[in-house]
Amino acid sequence: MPELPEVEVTRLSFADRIAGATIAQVRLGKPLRWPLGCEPAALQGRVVQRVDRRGKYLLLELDRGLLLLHLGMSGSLRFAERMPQAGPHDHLDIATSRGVLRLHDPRRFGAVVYAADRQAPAAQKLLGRLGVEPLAPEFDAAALYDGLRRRQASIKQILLAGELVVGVGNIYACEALFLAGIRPTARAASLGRRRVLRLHAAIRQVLEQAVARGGSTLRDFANAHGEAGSFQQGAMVYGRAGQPCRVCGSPIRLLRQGQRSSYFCPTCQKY
DNA sequence: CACGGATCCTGATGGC
DNA sequence: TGCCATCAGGATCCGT
Repeated sequence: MPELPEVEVTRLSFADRIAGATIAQVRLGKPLRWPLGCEPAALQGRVVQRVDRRGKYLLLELDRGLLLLHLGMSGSLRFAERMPQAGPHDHLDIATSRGVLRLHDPRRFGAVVYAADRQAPAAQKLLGRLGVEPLAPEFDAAALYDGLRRRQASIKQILLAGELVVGVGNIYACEALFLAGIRPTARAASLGRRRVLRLHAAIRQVLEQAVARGGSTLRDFANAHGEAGSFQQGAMVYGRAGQPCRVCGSPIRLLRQGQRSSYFCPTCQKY
């Protein structure tokens, strides 16, 4: 489900509400991708100071330590005043003095991991090799070009890998490549400076627009208050196989790259 | 070392 | 209606 825009929309929807809250109790459901890394009871009494984001990770900064939250493919967070009744896919509840933060994740590819600080091994293992934040000033077109120049894999795979730039998942990789006029199968190293410049701008544009529209709700994404996003309605290629390109009318094509669907316009996007 | 594929898990969907 | 195959927003691990 969640790529950078969905994670950021989620963060914006509850960060202010939970800031300053004291953790009363933490309940875990079925196992998630990785173990928590501490006893849930050890978190009682700690204060959530703020909520940050790094790539697709949400960071609950505590007065001592932090919790790294990942939503995987099917995870979503809700923030409620009172403890709602738990369903079979609710695998984490953080009850606080300001309300309850709940992780709902049917597929359980998500995770919650405790780390003493950002430099601790538990945090570095997850965050240590992440690329730059696409919405931050450090996301630089020249650096992107340098990074892509030596990569033999397809540009789509390199974007998804998150080593050069984070947060771009399957939907937004497809959309950004369309905006940039680049085929998802183009070799990363084959892209010239001018096209990388265009890709750089496209990544920023598509992510910013998606955040502004509340993210994409393909099946069930919603922010922490249950409100759906609307970006998917304006998608240029994602999920539109066989439908006419919104620019030129050519039927949108679908192919498989690394077990994922790539959608593209055969006319607007070049190698 | 860089790449591509298999893999974790559950639910929705479509064909028969 | 049921059964089966396929697919889904992610990211790690493993073999080549």
